[in-house]
Amino acid sequence: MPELPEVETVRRDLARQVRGRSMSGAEVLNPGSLKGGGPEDLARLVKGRSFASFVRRGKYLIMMMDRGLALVVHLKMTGVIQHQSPGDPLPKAARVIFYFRDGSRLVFSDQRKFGAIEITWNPHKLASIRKMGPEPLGKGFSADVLRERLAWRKGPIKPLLLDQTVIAGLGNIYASEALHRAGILPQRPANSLVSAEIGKLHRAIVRVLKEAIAARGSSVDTYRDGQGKKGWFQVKHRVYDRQGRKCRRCGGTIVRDTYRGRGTYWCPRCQR
DNA sequence: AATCGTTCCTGATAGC
DNA sequence: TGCTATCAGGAACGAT
Repeated sequence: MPELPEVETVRRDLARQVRGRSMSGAEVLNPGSLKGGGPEDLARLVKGRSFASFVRRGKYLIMMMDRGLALVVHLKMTGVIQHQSPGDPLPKAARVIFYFRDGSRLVFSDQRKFGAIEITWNPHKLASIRKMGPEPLGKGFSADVLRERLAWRKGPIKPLLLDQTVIAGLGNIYASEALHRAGILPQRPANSLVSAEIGKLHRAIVRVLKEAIAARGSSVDTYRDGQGKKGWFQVKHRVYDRQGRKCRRCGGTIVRDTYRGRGTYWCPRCQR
């Protein structure tokens, strides 16, 4: 599932590969994958335009075109966005296709149809983006900021890390991985974390995200980068999808539990 | 305001 | 073998 490191990898790939290429049109194969307008609006609006810049906010990819128009993409569970050369086979779950004048194309595919592309003139005014918490790799994110945002919260820390209004970009993989690195149990009430633990958690979040970006993301399911290739951070996971296996830090056995409909992984020996 | 359950979707897998 | 039931999960939404 694409989280911050995966979306960031795609953002960097697309900035390098498709920035400046002029479009001739677009095709919508699944109407539900498009918001903010119909298929004919998309084709008309992108014709003659090109992508000017690619911005990431949390797990959103904002594709800025020239003359102010933007496409806001959320990949959700199984979304993939990739640049293809003429003759490349179209992905089975292709939903929206952008055609460039040079014959190449940008394809949004999405097996489970949870993801979508929204056409908008004001991407930063979208409610879900406006409500979003701090960027964990941004300048404004510090241990103090994290402490402040968790101070009054009584609920368990794990679901709070998944709440995009608390902190942007973490999903099930990196929330579990960060908690393991920080030595904190997912079930711990947020307001029970002492200052030193918040500090550890802050460092763990920043480190795991940076390492995952360096490894081009985790391909546990359908995630692919902007060239359609897999990332390799999944081989470095310490808890996610490792239930029954040995903890790489203490040798304990990794546990999995379903909690509010989300798989949660942890080491009962070195997470307290 | 915070928190919880439900919903969307479909390929993979388990069970019979 | 082939069928059906269950599961995975981000986030919007409604209920409490």
